[in-house]
Amino acid sequence: MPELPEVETIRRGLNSRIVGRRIEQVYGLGGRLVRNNPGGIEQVSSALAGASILGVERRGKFMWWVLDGPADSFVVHLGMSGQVRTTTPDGDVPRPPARHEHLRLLLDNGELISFVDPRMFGQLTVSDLSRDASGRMVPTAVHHIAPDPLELESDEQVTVLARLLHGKDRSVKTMLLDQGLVSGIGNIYADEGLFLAGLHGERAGSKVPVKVLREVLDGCRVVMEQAVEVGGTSFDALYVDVEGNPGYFERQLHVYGREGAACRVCGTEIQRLTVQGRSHFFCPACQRRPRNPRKSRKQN
DNA sequence: AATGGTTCCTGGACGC
DNA sequence: TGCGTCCAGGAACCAT
Repeated sequence: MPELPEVETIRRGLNSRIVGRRIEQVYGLGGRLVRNNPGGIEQVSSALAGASILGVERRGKFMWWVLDGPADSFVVHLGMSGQVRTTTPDGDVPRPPARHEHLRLLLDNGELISFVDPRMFGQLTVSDLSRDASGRMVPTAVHHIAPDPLELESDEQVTVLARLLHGKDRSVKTMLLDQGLVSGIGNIYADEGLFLAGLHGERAGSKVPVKVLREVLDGCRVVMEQAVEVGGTSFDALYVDVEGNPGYFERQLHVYGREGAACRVCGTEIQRLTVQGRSHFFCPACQRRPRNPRKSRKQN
């Protein structure tokens, strides 16, 4: 499932291959993934055809291509099963669409870029760029997404965010997954970051000292940086990079997906429960569960 | 206004 | 072996 490290891996893979290239042909293969563009796939196709690619950027799980063309940017979100694949065509005749292939671009060097997404949670959007609250030029369609942990460059910025989380009564896990508060963190890295900080995800933000919330945010950043080093986490076959290779972070996970296995730190059995409709994996010894979770969600 | 719940979608895991 | 059922996930949307 692509979270920040997986999207960053794909962004890097694309960056070295497509920047400076021009989009020659657009094959809109149904275009069911187009969002927020009333004109649908036709709007996307006409914005991309002939455009030059100036850069590939990312915030959280959103990636966008900066364009010199009718639109400023092409925004890509991979949902939970999206893939961006690059291939060189075998000949002049375009291959038939692959299963679950939704869009295909032909670049001026003959390379093909395909957008594949079996579960259809991905998003494709063309958008203009504008300055957001942080001063960065970001697609307008991405303005509602908060900066991610890798964008927080100073301790001061981390503290400001930790104070924001401390001011709310929601569970910390829920807030880590709220892309409007901090972006890029999905279920895997939220659980891993909480483990590193020794905090149980059911704790309410208001009950957790700002110092500990900072440790959680730092934990998420550290674990995501480590994951980027090895190309992300391929929990199942759904995530691969632009060349089709999996990531290798799964073997370093401490809690996610390890229910019943021994904690790598203390040996206690990892447990799982449901928080806000999502699995939360934790070590009951390293992350003490609050006596009175804000809401008991396992009843009924 | 803030926040919890529901929905979208389909491959894969699981049970009989 | 083959069928049906359930679940996972991110983010938009709805309900309260």
